[in-house]
Amino acid sequence: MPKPTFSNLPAPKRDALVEVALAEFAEHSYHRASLSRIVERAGIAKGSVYQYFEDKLDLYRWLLTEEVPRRRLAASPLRSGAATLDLAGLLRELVGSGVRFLLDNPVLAGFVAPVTQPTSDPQLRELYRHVRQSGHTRFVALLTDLRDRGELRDDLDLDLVSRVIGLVLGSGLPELILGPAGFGLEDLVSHPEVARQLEAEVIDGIVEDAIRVLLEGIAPRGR
Amino acid sequence: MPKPTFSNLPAPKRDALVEVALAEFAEHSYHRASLSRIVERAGIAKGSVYQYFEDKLDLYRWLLTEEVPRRRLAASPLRSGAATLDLAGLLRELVGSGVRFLLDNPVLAGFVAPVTQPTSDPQLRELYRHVRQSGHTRFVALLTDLRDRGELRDDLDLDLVSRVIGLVLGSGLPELILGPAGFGLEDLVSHPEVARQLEAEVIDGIVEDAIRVLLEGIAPRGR
Amino acid sequence: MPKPTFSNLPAPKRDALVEVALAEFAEHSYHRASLSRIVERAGIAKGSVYQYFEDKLDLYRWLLTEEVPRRRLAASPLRSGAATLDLAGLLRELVGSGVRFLLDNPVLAGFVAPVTQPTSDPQLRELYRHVRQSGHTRFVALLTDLRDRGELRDDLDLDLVSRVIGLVLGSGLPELILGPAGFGLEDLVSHPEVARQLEAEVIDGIVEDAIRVLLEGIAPRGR
Amino acid sequence: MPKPTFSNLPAPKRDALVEVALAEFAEHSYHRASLSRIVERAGIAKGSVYQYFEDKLDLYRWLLTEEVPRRRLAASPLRSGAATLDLAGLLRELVGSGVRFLLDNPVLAGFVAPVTQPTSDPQLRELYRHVRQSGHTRFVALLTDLRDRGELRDDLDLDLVSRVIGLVLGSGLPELILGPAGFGLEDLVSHPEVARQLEAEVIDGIVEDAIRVLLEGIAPRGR
DNA sequence: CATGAATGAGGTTTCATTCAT
DNA sequence: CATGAATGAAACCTCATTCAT
Repeated sequence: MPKPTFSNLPAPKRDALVEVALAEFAEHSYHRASLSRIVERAGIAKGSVYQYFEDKLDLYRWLLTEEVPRRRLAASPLRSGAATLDLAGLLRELVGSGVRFLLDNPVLAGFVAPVTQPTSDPQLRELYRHVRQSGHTRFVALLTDLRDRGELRDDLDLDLVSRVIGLVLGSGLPELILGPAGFGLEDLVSHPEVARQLEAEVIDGIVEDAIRVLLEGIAPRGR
Repeated sequence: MPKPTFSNLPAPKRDALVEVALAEFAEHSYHRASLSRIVERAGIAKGSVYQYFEDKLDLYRWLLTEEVPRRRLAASPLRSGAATLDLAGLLRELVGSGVRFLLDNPVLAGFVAPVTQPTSDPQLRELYRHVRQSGHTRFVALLTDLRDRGELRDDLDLDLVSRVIGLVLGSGLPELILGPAGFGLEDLVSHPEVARQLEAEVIDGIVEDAIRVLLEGIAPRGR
Repeated sequence: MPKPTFSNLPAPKRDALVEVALAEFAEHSYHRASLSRIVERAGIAKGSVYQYFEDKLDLYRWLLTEEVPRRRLAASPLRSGAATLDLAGLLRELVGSGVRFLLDNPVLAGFVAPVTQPTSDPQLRELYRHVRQSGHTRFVALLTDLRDRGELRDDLDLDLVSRVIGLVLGSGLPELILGPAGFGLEDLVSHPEVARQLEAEVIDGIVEDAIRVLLEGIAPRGR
Repeated sequence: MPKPTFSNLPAPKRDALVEVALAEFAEHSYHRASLSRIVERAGIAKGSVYQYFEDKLDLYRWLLTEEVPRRRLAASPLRSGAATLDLAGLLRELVGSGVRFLLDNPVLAGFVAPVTQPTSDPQLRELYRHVRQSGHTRFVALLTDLRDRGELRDDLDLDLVSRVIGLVLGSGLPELILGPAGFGLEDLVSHPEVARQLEAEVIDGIVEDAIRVLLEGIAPRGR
């Protein structure tokens, strides 16, 4: 966790560092990201980072567990209360906010992407596991509520459903949205302007289809 | 691509190098993987690698595009001809062979996992895109055939369906199988014996549920 | 030498700084000792140290030349006037007070130990030389008086004798006392409770033997 | 321990590195010594050191436990067999060879000096303890033999006697020889030419006196 | 063709000191 | 007078690649 030094930083300087660090980690994965590049881009002294954070991991952890969730929540809150939504509405809400967030904050999307990846570093592994776990737990609760309200098939393991939805509409969303256009998340991170090349209708079509698949499956009806 | 010197290598030496390289890249991601460790583990000279391959990337590329597909095909061919299968059968075949491959060859599974990840390295990016693309294209052809035979809803974009299935039963499979047990793919890579802790019935249950979700969706029937 | 600001410091704050600095230098040698750690442990601002002292060396020098001698004198004054003691009595007095000081103030003992060591830092070198010199000079005077009173062989160079006694009963004392028990001075510094493991009789035996060696030598009598 | 790479090094290059490293560690103490300076002085690449040794400590340990003892033995073997010497002869042999070694190899003397010092680094601590221990053990054996032959008072603890002699004629020798001339070991290390300023007779006098003190003590005879 | 030593850029981190508040 | 953030040099170490043998 950051040292008090960091909170006391003048906002512009603090924001500059955060922005630069997010971009660096979004572009380069934890171990390839370079503190030297970060301080150079941010225009601060190398030693200063160690006034604000314990070490490189401390900075990364804070970004991943505090700053990014904060921004994500600020950017894409569930608009209507989840309790009043039906299943289709919830999915639409979820995926809609996910798409918006992805296109508006490609850097953040790129930043969190590695969380689902294996890593040999034990500390990263633990960190990633924690992040995945907390998201998963929250989502299972949501699904439980839905099922209790009859909005969900009751013959499915919610743990599995949560993982499947997470894969499709969570970590897989960039692939679904960008894949057909021939892009990858990394293109969006380094050239955010490609977002403009994506036509709204196409995206809406993808979203609708994805939701339909999740809701009704891919088998023909009436069999 | 490997130089001729590589093909001329005595099989044991060649295999040792391949095995060790696969393991190293499975454990450490391309950039973190160390040629020094590879040659040390394989018991060959560091310079030799450069007799066989252009550079680190050339070795990695060959493994990813040639060796791994070869092994995957050898290990888990589609048993019956795909042409005679119905949708459920195909999915069962796919996911069954995927699970078997995952548990029997955790190293290879770990090796290919990063393919779905963003990367700032332009050469890796291109490589990953190529790998994803070729898998995707082949699968879309399979789905087209299925749809023509009426096994698939005909109101869905097959490109999307392919990606969804890829996310759930392809790159997401380790998460579905290992996640509930609290493991990650990295645990399987470094301690293959954890595979034995997974009970067959549990796995079968997960597989069945996942297939059911894909086939019929998560919405209650009759709405 | 400390600036006036230091003398004006409230006693508790001043003492905290002194205590912590002594411990840090006792544990880490001048160059490895860290001002950051000192101010952290002492709970004062880093800049403040530079209000009290010119720099790191100034603090260290003051501790070594003023504070430690003051404490040593306070803790272990020669009980009887030296002028009335015979040789054996003087040695016993010396070594007795030395042992007591060592066991009661391991931190101070650790603090002064490096004084006998070579160092490449010219300022430290000069400082250490000065400290050694002043102790040596005082001791030679003592020995001169003893010899004049016939308590000492008169065919020996007192300069040499002083150095030998200094080596054995001064800087070497920790080695003589702790060595047989398998400890080093650093153990005493970091875990003062080991002092309790040393039995008084064992220590007395060592002291007696050491004094006997110095007084009578190691050669068999009557040769 | 050094890697094979190091033994295979062409002698001049190897020797250059060894010499430079010894000098650096003699001048700067383990932690202050700088690998950057060493490679610069030796004219080799920084990475090369890590071809030869595991790390800084590995280099230092090899110098301390292998190279220095080898040189010391080569430079100052016990001339006559120790078994035929009487006590005075043994001491004269010991201290004579010690003095010669000190003046001929001030760098080595400076290199080993810190071994008797406390240090907070656990690895160094262990290393130093080992070095001291092995010297001590060998010397106690020598003394035991002497006592059995009646050359030594039999009412003394040989462990203690060994430590006292070690303090006076071992680690203390530089102080005895250089102290009266106003020098320290560090002067000898950085300006070996000061050895020439020391007159042979003066040194011989010191040696004789020191031996006499050890043999017969400082108390007047016949008391 | 095999070898493995040599290279030096680049990585993270610690440190004493300065100086604006 | 107290504070503590800012600084940047310097520390050890790893790495992919080259090239003489």
